Amino acid sequence: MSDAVSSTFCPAYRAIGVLQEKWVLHIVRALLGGEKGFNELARAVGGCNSATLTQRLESLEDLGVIAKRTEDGGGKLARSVYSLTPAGQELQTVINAIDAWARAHLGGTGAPHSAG
Amino acid sequence: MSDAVSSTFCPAYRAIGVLQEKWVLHIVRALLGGEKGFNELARAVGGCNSATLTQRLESLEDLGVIAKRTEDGGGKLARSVYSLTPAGQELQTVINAIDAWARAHLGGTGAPHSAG
DNA sequence: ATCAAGTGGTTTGAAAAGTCAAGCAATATG
DNA sequence: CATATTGCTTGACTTTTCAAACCACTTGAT
Repeated sequence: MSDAVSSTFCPAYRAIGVLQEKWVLHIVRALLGGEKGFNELARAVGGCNSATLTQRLESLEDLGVIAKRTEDGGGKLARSVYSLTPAGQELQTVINAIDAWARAHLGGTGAPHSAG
Repeated sequence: MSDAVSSTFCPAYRAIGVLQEKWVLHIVRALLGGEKGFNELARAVGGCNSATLTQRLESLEDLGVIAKRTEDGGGKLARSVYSLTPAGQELQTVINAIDAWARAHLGGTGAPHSAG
């Protein structure tokens, strides 16, 4: 066998490869709350710098997860608006699962380690 | 508010911070199929090198997601066995969500092989 | 026009993170 | 001894991310 696991061809394996990229999940989560402009999104994501954000946005757009729209605003400032595609919106289930797990095991309190 | 986002205190935000680390989701997914030794796990994950794997395993263990057990083997080679804790096993829902999304949106893009 | 602030990005040099190839210690086979 | 497997560390190297400055443009106040 050439590959150790056939998981290499598994859609889930590829999806993980996409979603594990730094900031990707944060970006999707931020966009789940409605479409946003570049700087607005950067603030919502919290901590990601413009260079990385630009790159992630391109990847995600290329992947068909988010859509970029240039809002003319009637001859005024051209605002770039980023929003989730239907495919991206379905990532809500993933975010929900993470959120549920986080509430159960990471707790909402300030103390990170508390197994009890 | 002094912070850009109060999401910093949100469990989901922290969970994303953990799960987006490279190989973490792959490791969990591999372990979901049963406990594994170090090299065995490395092969199952596919592509992660020992140094990174060791580091991830430590983080995950510290987080209470996986457990490390040293199998004596009855005087033979002491095998280190990694397995999911109850908290780690509940990550199955996250993997399931990713898998479902992947099948729906990544299933037909790129690779011709689909095992589903 | 100037100052101050906000929009959407690009560029740069440095630090952080991840990767690769190799080696170590131990066990087993030949 | 040579080879192979187990688990894991080390050092050199590459890729990714970062912070901050900068560009082009608009809006508001002066």
